[in-house]
Parts: sequence; C-alpha cells; structure tokens
Amino acid sequence: MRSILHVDMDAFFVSVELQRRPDLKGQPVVVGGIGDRGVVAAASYEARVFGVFSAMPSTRARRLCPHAVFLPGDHGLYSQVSRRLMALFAQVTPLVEPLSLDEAFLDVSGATRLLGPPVAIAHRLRSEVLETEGLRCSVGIAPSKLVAKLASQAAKPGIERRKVVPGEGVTEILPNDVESFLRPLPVRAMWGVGPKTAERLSKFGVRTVGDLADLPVEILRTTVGDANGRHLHAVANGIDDRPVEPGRSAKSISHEETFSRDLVDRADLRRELVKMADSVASRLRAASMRGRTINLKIRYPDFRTVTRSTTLERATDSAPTIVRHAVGMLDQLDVAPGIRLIGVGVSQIGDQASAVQLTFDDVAEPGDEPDTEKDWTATNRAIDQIRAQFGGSAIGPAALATGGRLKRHHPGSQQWGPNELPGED
DNA sequence: TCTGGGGTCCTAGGACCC
DNA sequence: TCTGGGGTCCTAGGACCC
Repeated sequence: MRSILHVDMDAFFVSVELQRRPDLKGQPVVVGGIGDRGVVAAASYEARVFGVFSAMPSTRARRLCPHAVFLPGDHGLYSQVSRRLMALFAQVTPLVEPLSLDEAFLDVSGATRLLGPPVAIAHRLRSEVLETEGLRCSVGIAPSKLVAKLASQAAKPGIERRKVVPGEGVTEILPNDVESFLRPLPVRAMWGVGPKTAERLSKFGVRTVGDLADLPVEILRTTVGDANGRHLHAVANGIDDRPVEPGRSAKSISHEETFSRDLVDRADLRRELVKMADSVASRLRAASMRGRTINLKIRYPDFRTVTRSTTLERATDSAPTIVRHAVGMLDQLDVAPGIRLIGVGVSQIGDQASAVQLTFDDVAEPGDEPDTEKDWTATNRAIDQIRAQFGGSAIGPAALATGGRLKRHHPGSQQWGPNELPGED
C-alpha cells in the first residue's frame, strides 16, 4: 500500500510576508492586486475571519475588512522560498511532485523503513519547515493523491463562528477509512469539481462525494465530458492509482496583464506585447526551452475572452519572433470596444537539446536563417502520411524524417538522406 | 462584488490521411 | 464513385486549480 503525503503551506504568501514584517503578526493581512481591478491572492486567518478569501476582488475585501494591511505581493520571493521548501521535501524522498509554489505530493512508501511511519515523517517535516523557514504547513496522508489532498485540507486551521480554529496539522486516512472519509464530503471539495460541474451534478441530485460515487458512469460522462466523467467516477469510489511524478516540466510559459483602464490604441497594445514577449522569451531562455506555438489572448470590457494561436515550423525563444506573430494576430482582431487584458504565451515547449526539428528538404537550406517560419501544417500532414505508411507509432521522429525525405535540421548534426531509412530497400 | 496571473487538461470541429 | 472508421494535428474556447 502506498503512503502519499500532501504538504500544503498555510496562508503561504501572507506567511512569507510576515517573515520580513513580524510587526504585522496577528493582524488581518491581504496579499494581492492593489488596484481597482485586483483580486486577493492570499489572506491571513485574521482576515478570513472577516470573510476575506482568495480570488475575491480587492475592492470587496477592503469593504469587508477596511483595517486589513494590503500588500502587493512579491512572486520572486515566494518562488525562492518555494524552491527551498521543495529541496527540504526532497530530503525525505526523491519522489516529490510540486503542484504549485506552496504544495507538493511526496510518495514516502519507500522511506518508512528509514524514517519511521508516515505520521512520524509528517510531523518531522512540519517542525523542519517551521524551524528553517518559520512557516506552518498542513499534511495529509493517504493511499492516494486525491485522498491525501483532501486530508491535508482537513488538517488545516479553519474559521468557525468568526473565530480561527486551529487545525490538527496532520491527518492520516488509512485504507479502510477512505470510503467513510470521502462519502460525506461535498462534491465541491473534489479536485476538479468547480462551480459549473457542481451545478450540472446538482441536476442529478448529487451533493456529496457519496452521491457522485453512486451515479452511473455513463450519466457522468455525458454530463461532464468523457475524460472527466471517468475520472470523477473512479476517484469518488476511492480508485486513484495516479503516481507521484517528480520532474514534470512546464508545458507553456505566458505573461498577461489587466490594465487599470481599458486600452483602445493599437500602438499602446503593441508596446505592451513587446514588453510581455520580452519577459516570456527571457524566461524561456533561462529555462533552456523553446516553444512552437505562440498564443495571444485578449479580454474585452464585457469580459469576453478571445484567443488566437499560431504554430511555427520551428520552436523559438526569440522575443522579436514572438512579437511579430502576436502582433500579426492582434491586427486581425477588433480592438474598438477597448481591451481590458492582453497576454502572450508560448506553448508546445521543449528542451532545446532534445528537440528534434523536422523540416522539408526544400524549405530548410543550409543558408536559411534560423528564424525563418513556414507554415508547419503542411509538414505535419506529411508526417501523418509517413506515419500511416510506415506503421505509425513504431516509427520514431528520426525514421519519419528520413522516410519522408525530411531531414534533421540540427545545428552541427548530421543529416540523413532518403536511402538510409531503417528497414527500407 | 465586477471578476489577477500563472498554469493544466479537455472538447469539438475542420483538414487531411489511409 | 461513395461511404465509413480510425488516426493526427491544429485552433478556439472553457473548466479548473492555486
């Protein structure tokens, strides 16, 4: 039986701020957007007593708790602290999967012989986090990810009748208790059940995880979608074999901004795009990553959100390239109603070293400049064709490249001709 | 109460292929 | 010539999470 820990920091952003502002301890403190259009990113328990919670518009938080101290937030600092915390977790087990800056799963199944039972590991971890960082956290222990996550929530401090109720800090759910723990919980507590899904489920009288577990899968699949339906049915019934996956790498990098006043001038919007593309590109380079798909996002004053994307022939980490495509897409969109938010991002990202770049013989010539973009769609069609011809997934990218009269276009790497296809001729 | 910023994953439709 | 099933990639939008 697996033992999975879910470690979740308590009021993380606020608690980090209190490290450098000890004078604010015991006071309502709110970290988040300061402007008229900001929202709360984190609230101290003292502020939660007044009904202030994450994702609430800052204006409302101010009204609820006018004497709270509002801080703008310092993402760079939180990232640094987060890295140290993850390093601390890694001393317990190499199987650490960060979920966000302030949360991680740890698979300690293999660590108990050396470190004692999971509960002992959890308590030790909490005191180490408190000693080294001055921060508190809650730990859930269970045989699966979902239950461990729900258990850590059960271990947290809470608010009851406008008073802070301290949490247990550590909650363990043993395999035999999983069902009785899960069934009474509201469906909304489930990871992946948000307002929309909860609303749809309520039409079938589903209020608790137990109700969800008893709902036939077919109904679930048609109601909330195929994948989500299967998943929810399984986890509600306590079936969750998902492994703790260390070393998952980012799949996209983006930057967006909501303006304090809507922008209408295209020149202003372009200037913003340049700044954002610059930051995205430098983050890509810092991570030695490149991405193939450029994404543009805009939001109108009525909150309607529109996205556009372009997939390039070759992955890029260049700000000018990102800007060129983002501006190209923006030029096709109506900005007359005003633009509340603009964002730019890069997805389909990968590590530069392992990226195999496929190009047509006739488009990729030795003299080509590295950033030439061509429509990638045609190349993908060609790859589909080759894959179908040579047996699909058994054929790797290199073989595909050679088979399709495509070549590997790697700086300094060899190139193959069509005759060298393995198994051909 | 007018709604951040950084992400992940899924769906549906179209193009195209065998 | 027509129809169908199975598959991939791309795009746009949406739900969800912290």
